[in-house]
Amino acid sequence: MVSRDQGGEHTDGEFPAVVGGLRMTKQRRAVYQVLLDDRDHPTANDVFRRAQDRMLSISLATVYNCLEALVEHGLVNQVNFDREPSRFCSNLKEHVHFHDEKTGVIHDITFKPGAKLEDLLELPKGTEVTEVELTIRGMLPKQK
Amino acid sequence: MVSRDQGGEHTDGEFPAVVGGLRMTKQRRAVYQVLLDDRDHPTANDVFRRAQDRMLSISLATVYNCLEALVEHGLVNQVNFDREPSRFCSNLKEHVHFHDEKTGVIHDITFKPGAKLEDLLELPKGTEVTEVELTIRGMLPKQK
DNA sequence: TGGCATATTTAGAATAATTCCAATTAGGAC
DNA sequence: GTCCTAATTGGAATTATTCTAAATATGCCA
Repeated sequence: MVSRDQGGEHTDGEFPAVVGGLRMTKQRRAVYQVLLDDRDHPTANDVFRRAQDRMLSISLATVYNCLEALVEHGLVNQVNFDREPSRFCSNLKEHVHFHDEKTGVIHDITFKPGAKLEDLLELPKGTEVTEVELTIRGMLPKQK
Repeated sequence: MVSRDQGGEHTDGEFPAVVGGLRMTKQRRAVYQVLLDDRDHPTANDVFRRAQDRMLSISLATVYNCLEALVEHGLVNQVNFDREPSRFCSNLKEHVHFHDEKTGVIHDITFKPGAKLEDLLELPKGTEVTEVELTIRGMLPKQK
């Protein structure tokens, strides 16, 4: 195995050594930065390829590890569409996903202020909602 | 390969020969009946095991084929939770899924009459919605 | 600063749901 | 019955993801 350095000093400019309780290694930084730079909901493999531009030596396994760590610490969301590979996004504001069937692009859509999803549903009263996942498929209006 | 019969006559009681535009072979009938009997959102493998009770010779590949055909013809819905195996349900009424984190049971929840999801979201006007998929995780109230 | 315990990274193997394939079998029309 | 096409089948292939064991890096404390 080739000897590679893993960052040495903690803060090399961009991030503090710890973000959201997660120690920021060089690899985690690279993965996180990829997700902050382009918010187009890349797959783990997409992230891997992009992270390699920053860090030639990073491995796919590490990308998976880093993504898992980032998700667990709430810095990143993991999004699943049907049986497709998971996608990741760093948009932490509450939002739902709109899958444009024409372009394949995934847009983040926010709730209108004050909107409460629970009001629309026949949930037994007293139900505790911990997580909501909403995906919409369709087509955006023609031109723009 | 052992010779097995595939149903011979068309209507053997339960279903017409064609349902929703889909020719009902013995295997498709068995798979469909499994989903009509127990609406607990079984996986393909669950369906396979249950279908075997009706038809010893059915294969897993066929169960996948049948499920695909049933889904394509709109007789059955395919439901995906995160990265878990797909689940299938024959409840065609519009509903969302509530995943009880304590019991693992998946409940079908309907919208309140007149509820319009689009009203809650910041969708560009003119957006055409073709499909909505909503999953909620949480806990139902205590006793009950 | 050096040494140690622990956490992280890594390459590659393993896993699991699903799809594909090529061959057999069944169903319907004539 | 015969022929044509559709459906079924077992097993191999695929693919995203997880696991494993070894190498490496980091933080801490003397």
